Amino acid sequence: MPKTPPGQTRNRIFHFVRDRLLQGDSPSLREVQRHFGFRAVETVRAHLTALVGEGRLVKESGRSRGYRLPSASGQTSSQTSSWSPNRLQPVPLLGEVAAGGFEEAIENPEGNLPVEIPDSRDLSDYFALRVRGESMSGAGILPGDTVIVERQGAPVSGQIVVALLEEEATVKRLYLGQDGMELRPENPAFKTLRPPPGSCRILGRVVELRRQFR
Amino acid sequence: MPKTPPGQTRNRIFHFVRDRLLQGDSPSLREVQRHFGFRAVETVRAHLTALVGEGRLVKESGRSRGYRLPSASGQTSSQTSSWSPNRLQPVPLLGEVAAGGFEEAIENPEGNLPVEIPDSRDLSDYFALRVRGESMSGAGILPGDTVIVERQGAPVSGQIVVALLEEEATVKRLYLGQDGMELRPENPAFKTLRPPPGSCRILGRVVELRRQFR
DNA sequence: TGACATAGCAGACAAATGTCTGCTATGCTG
DNA sequence: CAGCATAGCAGACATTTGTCTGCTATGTCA
Repeated sequence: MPKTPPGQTRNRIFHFVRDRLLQGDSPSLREVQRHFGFRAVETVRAHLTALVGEGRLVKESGRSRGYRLPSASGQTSSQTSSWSPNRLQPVPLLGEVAAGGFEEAIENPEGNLPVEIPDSRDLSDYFALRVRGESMSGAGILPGDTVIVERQGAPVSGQIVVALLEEEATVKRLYLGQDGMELRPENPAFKTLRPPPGSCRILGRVVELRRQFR
Repeated sequence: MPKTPPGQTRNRIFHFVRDRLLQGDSPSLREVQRHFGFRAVETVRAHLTALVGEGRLVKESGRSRGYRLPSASGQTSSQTSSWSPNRLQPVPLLGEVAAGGFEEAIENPEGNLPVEIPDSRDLSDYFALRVRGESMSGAGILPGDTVIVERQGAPVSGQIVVALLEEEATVKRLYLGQDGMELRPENPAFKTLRPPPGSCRILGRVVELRRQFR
């Protein structure tokens, strides 16, 4: 096998491995070897090890087919062996949510939505909901949009939340004052709700919005 | 290990494997074994083989970690309820896009976004872009949002598109009239653009919008 | 009751895959 | 030139992973 200019083969190997990883299929060393026609596995391993050193790839040791892409979120710097604390999980998409029937609704979702959630969180902390009504259109949340909701313990003032009140789930911005909780729409045509304590349950905060154009 | 009712363990195994596969990480038999606390690998293999027999999984033989989710076309079995002819693919998220440098920008994405795209389409038909500016806020597209763009041949009037003009990519609604193309913002503070022919390139149409709340 | 299907275990084995050590060759640089 | 870094090869070896054969136990149903 002829020698190639420094970095060139390495780059081609990176692209090959990256494309395979993007298809969700981590190649083995020998698969890469075969693709490039190397006569030694070690050649591939040397390149991949170098790519890991450069931070262009990441390796989970002790596993076969353990090479991964350093994950997307956040980093800009070069020498990061940066590890993303996120994972992709199928989050249940709920249809109609009537009060009480909430837990049951999660058991029978309309479908699932692949969502990146922090490693520190459990899958069951999340669900997705389709938005009905115009009450949040001032915040760019339109009817038909899908919101991904993180269930949380303590409600925080100022966050956009999903509240269960009067037999229905609604999206509003939450404010906590000394005279109780306010659920503010973000549309002048709607008015602020001040549910009496106990009549309203905050299901969680909206962490992501998705809209499909068809 | 106590015996469980027929089908129950099998179902739990299926869900575990499916979730791992959706994360793009095919588990080995022994990983499944450890997770469920089985004392024999064979137990897992029996279940997975059965799942393949039921058509709930597919196996690439001769490879380690070769179990996959059945893909769109197959689909003969009955009990699989709703099926989406989509697959999950990491779509490159572009940072700044200057004219000309577009193809290069795709080679060096800021990151990747898991997006469901139709099986009939190629991964390279898609990219994602961060929205800058308020010009589409009337359509609920705000600065900081991420749009997922499908590259297409013929521009269609009325669609929201990404256009490359004056060294920058912008999101607008496209209208085609007899006196040329119009790029209309959806915000009264901005005015409609009528780029002279040749000075503007339509990169594709917006098919999805995502927004993160932090 | 006995045949049958399913769940599960045990351990050996083989194939796929990653790791190591030592080697050759080429180009760059002080 | 010597030293050094990089590309590549060879082959042994260890680990991970999948496969096989035979076994026990439990429930269903004729």
